Amino acid sequence: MAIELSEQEIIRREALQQLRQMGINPYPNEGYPITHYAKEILDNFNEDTEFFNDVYIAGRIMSRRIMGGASFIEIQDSTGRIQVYIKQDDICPPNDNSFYQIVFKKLLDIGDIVGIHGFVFRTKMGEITIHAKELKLLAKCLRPLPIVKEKDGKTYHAFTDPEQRYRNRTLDLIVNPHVKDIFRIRTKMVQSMRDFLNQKNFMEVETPILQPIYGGAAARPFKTYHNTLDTSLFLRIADELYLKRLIAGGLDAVYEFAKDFRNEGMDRFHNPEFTQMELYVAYKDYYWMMDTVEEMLEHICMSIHGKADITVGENIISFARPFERISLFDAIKKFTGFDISNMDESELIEIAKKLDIDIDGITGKGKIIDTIFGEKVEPHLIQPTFIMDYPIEMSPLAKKHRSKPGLVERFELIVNGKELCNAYSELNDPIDQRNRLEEQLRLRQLGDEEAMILDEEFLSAIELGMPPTAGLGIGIDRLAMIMTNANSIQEVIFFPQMAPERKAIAMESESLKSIGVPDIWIPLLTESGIVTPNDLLDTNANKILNNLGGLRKKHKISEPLPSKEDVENWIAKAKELSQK
RNA sequence: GGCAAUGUAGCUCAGUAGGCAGAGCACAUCCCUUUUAAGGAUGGGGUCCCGGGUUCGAGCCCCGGCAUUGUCACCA
Repeated sequence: MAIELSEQEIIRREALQQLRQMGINPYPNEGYPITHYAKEILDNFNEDTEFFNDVYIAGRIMSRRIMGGASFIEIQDSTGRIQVYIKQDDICPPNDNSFYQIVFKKLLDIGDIVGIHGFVFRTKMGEITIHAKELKLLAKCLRPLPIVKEKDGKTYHAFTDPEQRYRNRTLDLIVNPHVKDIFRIRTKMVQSMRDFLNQKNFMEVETPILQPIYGGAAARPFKTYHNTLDTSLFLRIADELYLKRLIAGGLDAVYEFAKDFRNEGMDRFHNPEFTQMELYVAYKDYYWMMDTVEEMLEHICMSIHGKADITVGENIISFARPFERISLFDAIKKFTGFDISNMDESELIEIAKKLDIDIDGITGKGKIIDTIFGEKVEPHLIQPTFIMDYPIEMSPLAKKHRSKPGLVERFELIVNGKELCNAYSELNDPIDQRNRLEEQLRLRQLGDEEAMILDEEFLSAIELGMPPTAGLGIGIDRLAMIMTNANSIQEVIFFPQMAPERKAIAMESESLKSIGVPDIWIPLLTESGIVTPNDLLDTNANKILNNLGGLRKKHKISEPLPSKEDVENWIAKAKELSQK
């Protein structure tokens, strides 16, 4: 059973048939010999040169202004839009204007993809335009497009509903060309990061996404199942433990662009699957890593924007080196006035109360400190700032600080009020590591769902000896948000996770047939909200008859209504079906 | 999960004492050989999110749902 088509879709399908009847293939097999793109023509056209006397260009029709014997259309290709002038006599053979009058004027629509062969000129209005000598349909578009129009920087009829845009990213990319730019910047960002790392001879590697034990971060995982092995597997929440095993194996510097998966809340900073770049380098410590991060981010910003500063929301953020470095306790002192460096848990709770921070349900020194930081400090750190030296409780994989007891050598980089990087001097003392993971196990037994799991294979690698190592994780999506001035993570992910669409769809109406509903009534039942036999269970025959009656009138169907017995039969069969 | 806003034509949105459901674009028909967000004219298109209630009468008021968005909470 076909989904009901809108009037506009029906018109386009009829046009498709008519094109075929006229011997025009709406979906030709052969390619189109493109020689130019819209942007290069617009940027470089000049009446004095002969560069653009013979151009082939292809793209989507985005607007049409049709007159008797000549028309203007706008073509959008991957680089932008350009106007095309179509003159009847130029695209038709002598004495037969049907290609212009019928094919072009009646059978082509906004959204169709066409190839244009012609020459470039400038109209009286000054618009750089391609004068078409040939127009070829390359692909017919069967759905109407929301048409976005712009004039003088003002946008009319924009396709802006975030839900529609993310659910139908294809359409979003077609009608909102600036969306492409966001993703071009993202790609360029990743490329320049990769170039930077490769130039230093770091080795790009791949490690498992399906892991028997998940680790390397504190988060709830997605769980799946392997049939042949008859075992549970998890989608990775981080690749840290595997990369460190490679370091122990003698690969001195490894990195991975990793899709990680965390089964947690979603908001404008969190998507269930997200991308992280993790980097581990042997014989280095976290000071070295801070230098490297500074150098890398400056390099990336320069290669994308040609300068080290960038506007994000209301702020201008500068990635010019060096970044500010401050310890966690100093930062809290700076922003709250309290020195909490030597406090125990009950004193910290007092401070939290004084600062009017809600710590209900939060226990443990580490988490309280983190909450105070998150509330009172983090949002104020707009310029890139390294926060150093975290309490040991929060960091089971980081090395104890060389001089500050109770702390570890860890830093986070905060940019625009949000964590961007997390890095340590990696813990390589196997005994210490085992103790810390056992402590995590204990927390887990006390109900901390995010405490880490003890991974024997990882520990055995550390026991073989891992050199002193600096490790880094950097959130690629969040960096992309900053680099593109995006307000939400969904803007920088092509296909962000969405709640399933709840609308009932007529696809399943086949099943109504199986309980004896004649074809003619199925669309009407669907329209009244009855899509599957199950929907019939909680209703009664009279109500259905009423609905059908109303819709029958609306759709002017001459077929007599089914009898009440018929409807009762459907319901009876639906009940049978549901009991199977 | 809390709070708030929103839900009307394919798209963007108007719509108030509660009194025939609207505009622009898109679409269709006709006229026009250089238009500029859209040349001109005419026309088709609606479950006003769903279900109850108040009322002679509900897109609008009340109650209950659903969905979406934003925000907070949760999430190193």
